[in-house]
Amino acid sequence: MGGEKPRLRTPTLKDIARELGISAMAVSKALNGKGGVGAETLQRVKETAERLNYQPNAVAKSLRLSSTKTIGVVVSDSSLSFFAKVVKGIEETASRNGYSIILCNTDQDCSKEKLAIQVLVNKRIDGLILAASMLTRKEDVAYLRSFGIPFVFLIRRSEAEEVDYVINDNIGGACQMVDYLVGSGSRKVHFINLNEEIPSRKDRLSGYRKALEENGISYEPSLVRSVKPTIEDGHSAMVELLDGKEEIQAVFCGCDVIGIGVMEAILERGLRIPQDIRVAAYDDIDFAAYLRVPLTTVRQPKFTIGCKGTELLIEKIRVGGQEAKHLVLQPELVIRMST
Amino acid sequence: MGGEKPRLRTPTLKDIARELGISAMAVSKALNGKGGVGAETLQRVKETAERLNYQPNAVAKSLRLSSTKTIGVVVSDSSLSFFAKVVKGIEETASRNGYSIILCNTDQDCSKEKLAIQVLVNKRIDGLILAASMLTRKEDVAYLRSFGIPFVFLIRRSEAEEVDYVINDNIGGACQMVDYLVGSGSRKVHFINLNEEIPSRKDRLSGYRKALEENGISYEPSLVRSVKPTIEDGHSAMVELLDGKEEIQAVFCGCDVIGIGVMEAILERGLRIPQDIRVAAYDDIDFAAYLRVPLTTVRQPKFTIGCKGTELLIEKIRVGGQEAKHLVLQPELVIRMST
DNA sequence: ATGAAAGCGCTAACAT
DNA sequence: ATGTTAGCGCTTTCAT
Repeated sequence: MGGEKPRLRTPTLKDIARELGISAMAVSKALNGKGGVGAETLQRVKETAERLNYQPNAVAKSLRLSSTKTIGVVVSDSSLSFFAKVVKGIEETASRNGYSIILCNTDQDCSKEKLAIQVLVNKRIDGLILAASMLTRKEDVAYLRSFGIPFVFLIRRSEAEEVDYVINDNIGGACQMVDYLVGSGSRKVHFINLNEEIPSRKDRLSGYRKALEENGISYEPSLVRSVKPTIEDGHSAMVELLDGKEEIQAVFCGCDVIGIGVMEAILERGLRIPQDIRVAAYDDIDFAAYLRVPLTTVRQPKFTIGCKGTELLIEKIRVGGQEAKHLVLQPELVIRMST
Repeated sequence: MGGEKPRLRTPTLKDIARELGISAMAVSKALNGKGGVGAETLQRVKETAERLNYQPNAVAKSLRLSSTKTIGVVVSDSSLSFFAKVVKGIEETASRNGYSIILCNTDQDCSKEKLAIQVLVNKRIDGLILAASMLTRKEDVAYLRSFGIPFVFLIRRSEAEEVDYVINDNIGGACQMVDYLVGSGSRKVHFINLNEEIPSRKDRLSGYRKALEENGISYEPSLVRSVKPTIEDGHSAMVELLDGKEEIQAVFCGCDVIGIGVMEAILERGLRIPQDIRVAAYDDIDFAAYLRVPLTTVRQPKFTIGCKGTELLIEKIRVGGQEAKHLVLQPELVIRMST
């Protein structure tokens, strides 16, 4: 596969066997504790393996057993605080169960994602985790299934019903937050939501509307807009809002990153948070408590989503084709100074 | 290797060959564009591969060619903003060069790190990246070498001279910052440094001392302390300082996370930053610009460290045994409101 | 308790 | 241009 530097050959089972004048098979059994090998042989094998610094070749093992004990993890951007936590949960759970993870970034690029999956499939991963995948449509699921490898969606769910996923309750989370905002005095809540690329936006909007409805407030589409989840876009959206003539009481942001931009824009105008405008967001990323104004937000169980998703996948790898499981974890309201 | 669910067999070269009544070898050549195969055959092979959804088995390829096109990445905690950026740089560079990465976390636990490396070696990674490794002593390097796999240190360098690494200039960065603090009016600079677990602390201390010296200020050990790089520890260290009778003009923190805790402690007392106390730190993590007080800090080129380290490793994998390279990247002073 | 044979899927080397 | 042989390192199966 292109290894240009021929390295010193690593000892194999055969080497140990030859050294001891026994068969490779006996060594294999001894080293794997399968039994069927005498106590004395076992002892000698172990000693020799140690002495030669024998390292079992997992590649050969994988080929033989068609299982690599490796999970593919495809994520949009592992360097974002949010996903970094999810990945940590995945890695920890995988490792605890004897699996390694191969990490790939897609940068929200569908063809990059397909390419990554291709590579992973070629490397014969035992299962695949898709965190905030772009392949959520029904036809994408057919594509994913074509590889015959179990997979689980995280954060974003697939449109196809029969697919496993672990997400947080976006409707519930948004609803709780808006309900809190309204209940604590802001009858008028602007919503700077995530943009079209991010499917969760729909559920968060539903939650927003649900909360309004429950509070007998009519939904006003003009209060809602959507932007990319960046500080800059949050900032400029808020600037626009501030430049308009509409009164602004409270702003609910589709994610914390947008919230940061929004707060900056407000503070730049010399307005106060929360006295003049209240700000709330979604995710509870690291440092949300230490921002310009500590941010009220909906905490997604990021690490737990990674853990649960991995457990689910490993179960699928081991047991195989049961029906699809859907885990919807409950987020938690975190009230800080910004409201 | 324990795959319990027998999956449908995936087509192999032989299947394609049988389908076309030719040899597996011909198919291999055709699919790999090695030439030595007729135009018509080539066409038919490609069609059939497509039709059968053939996925080359990289495991078999790896066994045959003893190269996995996979790099092991061992990092203390990939979920920390800082390391997440480094890992992104690694992943991006690796992927661009046709490598995948297996990611392992060590949580600063030496035995966990050794275990991770063991697994990676068994999986026959082509090279190893150690980001903030615990295995920096000379005897550790012997251990690492015993596997016969090229490796590169990132962030932290090894004590052994003949080992490749990519770091930032901790001495220079700290020196610049302290020089700036002194030059802009704070003759007395407290230093809340990183604790013993983190070797970079030494260089940052050297930089601190160097700057003082250059400014004709005598080094006062009582102004220096060290804490774990957490918000809590930064906070309590600062509380102690504030409770003391010593005058405090400026605090230089060993990293941004400590800086966050320090700022919290100062603000809790009703003191102002920077009017009453100036705060500076090291790293420039995400959101450092959006904290309670935008943080003046030394920007480490995190992403670039990942990229350069990976390029270096890949070069070693390809070319092999040249002499060790040491890359010391220049950090950048980022002046914000906290000073 | 131990071993021999076979084969996982692939390709380098050597025929034809 | 194409095919044959052999083997990467391992384990399952079936002998002994």
